[in-house]
Amino acid sequence: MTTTSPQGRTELLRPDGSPVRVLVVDDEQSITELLSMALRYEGWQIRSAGDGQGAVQSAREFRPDAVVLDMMLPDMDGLAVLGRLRRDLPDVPVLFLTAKDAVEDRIAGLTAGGDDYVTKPFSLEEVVARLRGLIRRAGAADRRSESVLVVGDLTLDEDSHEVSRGGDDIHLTATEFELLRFLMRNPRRVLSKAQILDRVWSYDFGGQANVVELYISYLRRKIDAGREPMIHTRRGAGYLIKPAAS
Amino acid sequence: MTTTSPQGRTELLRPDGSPVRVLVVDDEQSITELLSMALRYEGWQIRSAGDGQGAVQSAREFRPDAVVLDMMLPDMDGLAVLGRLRRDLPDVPVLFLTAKDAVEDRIAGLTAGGDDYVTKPFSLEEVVARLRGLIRRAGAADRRSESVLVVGDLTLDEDSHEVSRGGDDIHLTATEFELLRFLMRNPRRVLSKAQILDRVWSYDFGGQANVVELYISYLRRKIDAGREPMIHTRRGAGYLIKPAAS
DNA sequence: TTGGAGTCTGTGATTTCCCTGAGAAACGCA
DNA sequence: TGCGTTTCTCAGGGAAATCACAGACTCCAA
Repeated sequence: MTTTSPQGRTELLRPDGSPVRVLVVDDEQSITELLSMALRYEGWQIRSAGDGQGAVQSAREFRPDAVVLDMMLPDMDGLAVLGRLRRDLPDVPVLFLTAKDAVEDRIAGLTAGGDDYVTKPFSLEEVVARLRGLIRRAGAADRRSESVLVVGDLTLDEDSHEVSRGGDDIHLTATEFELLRFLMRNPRRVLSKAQILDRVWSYDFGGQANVVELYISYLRRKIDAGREPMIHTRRGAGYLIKPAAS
Repeated sequence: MTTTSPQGRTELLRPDGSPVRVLVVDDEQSITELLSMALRYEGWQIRSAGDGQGAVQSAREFRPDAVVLDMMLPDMDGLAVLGRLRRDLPDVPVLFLTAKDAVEDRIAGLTAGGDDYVTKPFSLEEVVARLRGLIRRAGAADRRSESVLVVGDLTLDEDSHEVSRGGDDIHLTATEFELLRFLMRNPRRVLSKAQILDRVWSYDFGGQANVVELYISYLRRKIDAGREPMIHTRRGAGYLIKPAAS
């Protein structure tokens, strides 16, 4: 099921209308806090654990609809945690967090069952998007929930990564795509450059804040070029996207 | 019966509309877990057993539509298990798992009755495809439902392994065929290299991720050569297949 | 009208990612 | 056993994407 909040954001809900529950497992507290905040912002109910023991325990009580699981935990191997989780909750989808430089064969098999993974350092938008995908496909949320975002005559398909405006296909790079997705998931709402940087770029990004300006300018060239603009600047505040007509 | 899920994937169902039931029997827990995950993702109901005793027991209660049976079990010979299974469920199709170097003729005799086998280490796509075939032919699923995948003017016959585009027959190697099947079972959907590796290559493959790139390049030569391309790269995300027209 | 803060965008360096040729090793079949 | 086929590794080339930098531009207030 989906509902639309007063701010115009679309939320995933469980079939009975209650909020989606997600368990976050990582031993670095800064990571669990970062994730908890971002996922609560999605309207989800979050519980977190710092080790394998706690994860298994929490899963049993909390019965989450999805789990975010770091593969490097102090007390147990990630796969062992997975096995224990699956004993209690056979169908729960899992989003694995792995280190970028981890040996590739440790990653093997993680997507086999419909699970998914992201590498550290990740961007919050990426984690949220993949979690939404997992929850959608696992059927914890109503099956009807679409993978297509629409604002005015602009559409973005999260499965095929296709974007089009007024019927014309638009090719976007990975970063442009993530930025546009963030804007379109928050239509008619001003997003500050800091917010955008926090959500779309990975958490260890150390560069200049004006990459946001740069990528907004790229997007405008591709999306607004020669048309009624949809991306607007609120000087001193940030950017927002809205249908061209209004 | 088949239904098409919102993601566009086609699911097998039983004549009464309930999910297909599969019993998985293997003494290695990592194998039963891997298979359970992958088969659940097909929308099937899974039960697993770790030895012959448990298998017979589970089959009696669970009444599966198909069984995946490792030939090397700790307590009983594979043939003995098969005999006992057949006493309770005379018509249930069985997919045997055998070691690579197993005596081939013993297996060959078994498959005469409409059963099938795969050798370890297997790829998940192969197991799923063969199970689908068994279930389809056994009539547990409603129809002689399609064994032909179609995307645009490209067709792939899962029974005969014939592939053609626009009427021209195309010869593919085994790996190319599996890769194309996976793509065509998920049309218009970006599949990451990790996902492809996990499904199409066998679970113990420890090689470089760029075999995927390599085989995509082989497929392009055979399928897209001199035509409107159907296989597309989404840089930094993966690959997808879609009809040439759109 | 002017100055400054904030924003936009052209240029190019760097990095990342993807493609493909060549050849080694493994396989399958006669 | 020997030969053709298939699978896979390795490495080079090239294209695309990312980002820093800097100068141009815009808006607003004094």
